[in-house]
Amino acid sequence: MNVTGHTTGEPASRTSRSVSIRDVAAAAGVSYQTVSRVINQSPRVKQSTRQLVLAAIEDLGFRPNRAARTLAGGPIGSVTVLTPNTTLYGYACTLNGIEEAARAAGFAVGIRVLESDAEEAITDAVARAIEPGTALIVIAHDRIGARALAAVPPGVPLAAYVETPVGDEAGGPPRVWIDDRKAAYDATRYLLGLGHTTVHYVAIPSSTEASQRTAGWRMALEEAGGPVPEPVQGGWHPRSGYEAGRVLAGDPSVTAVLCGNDDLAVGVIRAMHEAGRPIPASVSVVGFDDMPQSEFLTPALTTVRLDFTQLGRACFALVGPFLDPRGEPVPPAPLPQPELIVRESAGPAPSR
Amino acid sequence: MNVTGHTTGEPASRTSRSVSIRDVAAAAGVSYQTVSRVINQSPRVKQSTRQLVLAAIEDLGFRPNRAARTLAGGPIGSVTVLTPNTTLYGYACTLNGIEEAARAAGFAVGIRVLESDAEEAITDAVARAIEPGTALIVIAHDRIGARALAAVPPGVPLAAYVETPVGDEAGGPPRVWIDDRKAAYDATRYLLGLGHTTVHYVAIPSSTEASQRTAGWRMALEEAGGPVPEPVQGGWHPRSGYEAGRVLAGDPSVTAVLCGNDDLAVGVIRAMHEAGRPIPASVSVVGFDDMPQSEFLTPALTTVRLDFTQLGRACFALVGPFLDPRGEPVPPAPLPQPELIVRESAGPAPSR
DNA sequence: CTGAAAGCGCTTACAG
DNA sequence: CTGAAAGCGCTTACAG
Repeated sequence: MNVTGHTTGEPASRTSRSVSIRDVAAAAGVSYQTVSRVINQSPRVKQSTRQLVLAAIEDLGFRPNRAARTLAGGPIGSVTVLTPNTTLYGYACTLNGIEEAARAAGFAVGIRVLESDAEEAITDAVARAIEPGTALIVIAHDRIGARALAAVPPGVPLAAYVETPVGDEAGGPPRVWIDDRKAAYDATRYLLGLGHTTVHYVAIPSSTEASQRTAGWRMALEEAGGPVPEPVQGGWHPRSGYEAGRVLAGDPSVTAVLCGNDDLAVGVIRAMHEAGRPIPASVSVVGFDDMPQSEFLTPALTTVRLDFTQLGRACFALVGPFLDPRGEPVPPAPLPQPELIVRESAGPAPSR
Repeated sequence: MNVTGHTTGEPASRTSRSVSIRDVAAAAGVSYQTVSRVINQSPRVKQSTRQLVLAAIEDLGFRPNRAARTLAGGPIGSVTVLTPNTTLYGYACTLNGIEEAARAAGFAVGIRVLESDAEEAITDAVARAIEPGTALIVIAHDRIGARALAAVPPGVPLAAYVETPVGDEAGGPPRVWIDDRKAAYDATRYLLGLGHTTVHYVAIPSSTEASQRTAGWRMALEEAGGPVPEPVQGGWHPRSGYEAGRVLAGDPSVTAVLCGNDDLAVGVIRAMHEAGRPIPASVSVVGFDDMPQSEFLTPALTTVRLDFTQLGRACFALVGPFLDPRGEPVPPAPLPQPELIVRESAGPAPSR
């Protein structure tokens, strides 16, 4: 009952033929090549004839045909985003930032989700994402994204959002990252500073064995000379945080838990609650992301704010050099710095 | 420090010329028209020559050029999604469902966010979203989306996700909706059944003055003969729920609050908590959506589950008739039914 | 500064 | 069942 059908019986109908540069040329009394020059911001057009053409474009409601432009070898006019996910907070915001920047620069954005981690599915997704006239942005912060990034052949206009690289920062495609290591280091130090003997870590999936968030957490622990517990590998969702939390809750020596994202923290907190361990009196929990909900939870979540929208904008800026030099210039975007937001879910270590 | 630059100095480089149907034709020893027939599933090709061509395609790694296909008047090969948002849970899931279904059917998906509600911005967004060879899907569940939908000229291959229509369900573009009215009605009845004298409503933005969720809530209230308080107009985010909650918390007659989404419910619950009104002992709160976090909150959120991913798939299925009849058939997708998930945030009305 | 040419990679008719 | 033609709407050279 909640769907209405088509009113016409014509399948696969096409919009009526739209106005072309020839129509514009005729209206303006010039050749169509001149129209092409005008829409491509060529400087080699007399000011007065430019006005004539512009007026005709306006009158006729002309819009250049993207397919024709691409086919004729025009400049890149779109970006497609290859991502393992569109609904998780960080991915959704990154996509949003890319779309916003792309739209501002006059570019279309395509999206393709990397659903499976089968090798063939990944190479197929990459192959389909590569099209003449479009640049590629890969969200490669986890394993599947990283594998897709690795599968992009050379020569493709490309940028990526990656995990903090370990060493070899030069070479490869242009990319941005958040300083995961420092963020985790800072959050861990904060908890240690609250008097906790050690900090447990529930990790989100990583693109590498040696995740840089894990590295930052470990570094802080080692510096402080505290014990370094085995990190718990979690997924992305609250449920896996909950499962990790149930295990952790049973261990009385656990008094502080750092979580790879806020969703995990929500799950850990729930598990602690069910186990009768009050937050933060018995256990302190810190997340990553600062989702819109986090500040309104009870207890309000102490978390590391990560500005993914800004990161998305920065990512788009990276493909700027590949794009039409005559379009809207793409300003380099400043990269966001992670910021610890102190709220209610972490407190002093319980006295023994 | 967290960005690496380009390694080559060549701006706007293009991928090296890829293999065309002529290359395939040469390799297979046929004319390029025959190759065209093969890739378009034409039945008028001898089985043996089809095999020849297919083998050549495989060998050469041929992929048809989308721009050329579109320009030559081939079938629709992509959908672009026009949406007011990509990061809110419902929108993100709907987009995800569309992308998933589109990918399965072999279609590219584009996305364009309706950022501003200025008339010009909307018509401009619509105009840019309409391109030869692409169908349009408009997420029109709120005012800005509905205005964009209204601005789509006739003749464009189009489908939409809309609010439950009031009466005139026939005519117009094909569209899907969730039964908002019944869902709100059911949730309100549930609260009433718990002994609450009335139920307050904090609404999400709607595409119409007379939102059907509001109508369902009102209908349940009127049926029960209880008082019908003025609905509170909220936004999408927890903060506006929090603000509404602060006002509601001050009114002792408020014992049950229905919220237009889970984010709003999170904000209301926080406000109640701060005002010293325990949930659900003093106030019951019910949300809409059932986000992944909701079941792990404390109290776990009682909410109406809305399957937006399925809705997205159903929405894509609606553009099926416009698409290439020779591609993967797009099966009609069943529409999700809202389902009340009873958890901890609603309980019996407090005794007076 | 402006016009006429050639061609991008395909797809539909149209012939055989 | 298969081939040769014309053209989709643009863009880059090339001429003037």
